[in-house]
Amino acid sequence: MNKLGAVDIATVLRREIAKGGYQKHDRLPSSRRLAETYGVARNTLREALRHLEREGLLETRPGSGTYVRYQPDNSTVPVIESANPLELIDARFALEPHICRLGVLHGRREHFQTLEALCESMEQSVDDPLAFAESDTEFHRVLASATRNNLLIWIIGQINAVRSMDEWMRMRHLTLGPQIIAQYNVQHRLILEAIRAREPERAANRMKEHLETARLSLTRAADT
Amino acid sequence: MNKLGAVDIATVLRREIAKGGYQKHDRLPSSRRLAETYGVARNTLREALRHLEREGLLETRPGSGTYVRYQPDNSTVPVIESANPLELIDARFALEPHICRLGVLHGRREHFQTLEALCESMEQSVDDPLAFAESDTEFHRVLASATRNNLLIWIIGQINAVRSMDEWMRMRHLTLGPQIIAQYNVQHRLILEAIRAREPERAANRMKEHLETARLSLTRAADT
DNA sequence: CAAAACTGAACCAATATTGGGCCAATATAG
DNA sequence: CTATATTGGCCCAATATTGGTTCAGTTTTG
Repeated sequence: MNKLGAVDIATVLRREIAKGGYQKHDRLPSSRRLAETYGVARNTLREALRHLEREGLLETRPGSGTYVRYQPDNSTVPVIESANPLELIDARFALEPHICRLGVLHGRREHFQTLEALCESMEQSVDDPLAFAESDTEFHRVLASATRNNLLIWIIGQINAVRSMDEWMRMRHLTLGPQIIAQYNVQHRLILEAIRAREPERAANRMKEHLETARLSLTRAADT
Repeated sequence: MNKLGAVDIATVLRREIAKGGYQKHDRLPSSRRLAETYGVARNTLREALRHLEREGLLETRPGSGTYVRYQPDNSTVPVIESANPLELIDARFALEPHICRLGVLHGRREHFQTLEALCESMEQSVDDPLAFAESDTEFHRVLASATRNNLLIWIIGQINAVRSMDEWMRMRHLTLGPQIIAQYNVQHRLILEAIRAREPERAANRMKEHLETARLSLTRAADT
């Protein structure tokens, strides 16, 4: 694990405050206690607090404590950033099967060609989780494009932009082994096939299976 | 698997930064640690960092660390404002049936009580399209809350923001006659009933019927 | 084969962190 | 009100960590 420095502590606390873990006028735990909980010397922690104070997030009153002096703006801190992987899978469960149906109805040849190319790209990335993940995201994005519904395209874009940091990243690395990737590839193929055959319900069902697989490997990874 | 070189590492890190895995002012792990995690010599990794520094993505302070000096442009906003009513119905078609299912699974008594109250409110607004529309929007919002999935709640919130746009408002006045409202009320009741009976599929199907009705009255209005 | 790239190790200077002690301001208990 | 505990503020010397640099040996590439 990374050795924590003042800057790191500062960012952790900054995000905690932004997320609402510490709210306005709350008093933070004492510097000594915070130092202990983050496993860091008090001086280091004080350096972190000094950063946040310069940024105007905190106000420190000697002898009393340090207080949160910031109200997270709900419009600039989208909930979307704090979404967890399981919420995300549920959201995709709601959206993507129907996106498949609409893709069958409104998709054009160029969409299907792009999806085909992405399938091939993913099949060549069995041993490269990073490249696979990228193509996978793109696959679902193009699928949304096939609906030609700007609202849905936008929503999927937002969902793909979920970058809920550590948790999600760790999950990804844990879950994307070669055999999982291989399974995903088969499922992507089946979905694309059903769409090209213009069978909306079959495409939707295969998407459901795909997402069920994804959820399973997520929960399995979470048990680790 | 391919041996990784400096350029590859640079690419990986560049994507990681663009994706937001490392955000502005974050400190990267130390060169030694990064070298280890990517399975590469420290010199190679430093070469990669040098590339990214030349590109202006990073700033390195000897003795301290290397820091991200780049904020990905995240301003993909106003598409949602140009959504038309039919796109919107399709999006709701994707989302709301599954929201019903999740509402059955995760909804609590207070959600159902609120929905109950909203039904009553709507039933007393048969002759007041404006009041009805307001409660109707709220009904679907609370339904989303019942999933207790913040991502879905957020998405529905965004969609409701679209519903309040001009074009939609005009449509509303065209479509919302007393007998349509009455029909909606019946359907809302049926949906709520199925959810309370903990029957996810029935609830989802009734929602589909409801949305189908809404789509019909929309297209009829568009023909006028 | 030869050039280029990567490796692994050592060493350096700059900076950060540590752990300790002590102080003054504030809060709390009696 | 007073005694005591807790809080942040500050300083210091020892130590750890970080990026910067060099170089001989190995691997990969063309």
